[in-house]
Amino acid sequence: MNGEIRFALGECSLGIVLVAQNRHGICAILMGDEPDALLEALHRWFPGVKMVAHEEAKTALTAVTGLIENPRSNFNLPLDRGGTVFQRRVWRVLQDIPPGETRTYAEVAERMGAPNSVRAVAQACAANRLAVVIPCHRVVRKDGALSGYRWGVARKRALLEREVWL
DNA sequence: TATTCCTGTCCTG
DNA sequence: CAGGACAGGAATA
Repeated sequence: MNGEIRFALGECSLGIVLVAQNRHGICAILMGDEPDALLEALHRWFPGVKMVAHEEAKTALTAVTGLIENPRSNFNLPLDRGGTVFQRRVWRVLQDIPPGETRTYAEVAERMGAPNSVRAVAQACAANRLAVVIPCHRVVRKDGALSGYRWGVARKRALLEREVWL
């Protein structure tokens, strides 16, 4: 993670959204109730990296909020996912889940060819920095419970309900 | 339903 | 390198 990170803050129906990008693409999407908490989380993810509020990031912000409000809209801005090899494999499977559908952690693990890595899959979901764009909210527990969500289970539920109505 | 055990991967010291 | 944390799941009572 080198160079500075440019970010923009905005609002959507689910609260505050922060979108951050570096020269490779969007490197973080955070949701919450207050901007300060999101900035703090961002700094924790990229320690020592300079953060700058920048007009340039507003394009990405608009695209992300658009995706939140209308999950069917397509999103093709460059991403900088980061993560380990294993995490990237998980995230690739997640991106193949269409809006309105869900998978269990076990199904994701199986599709990866690592059926015993269920718990590791959950951890990889939790490590996803690109909320909504990498749809970790579409992964639920086998017993039907929503399980957890980095930005609050209420937001996970709201996202899923919205996708079902499409 | 609650408890217990078994997991794979990542993080920290 | 060892130990602990986990957004799970299955077996058990």
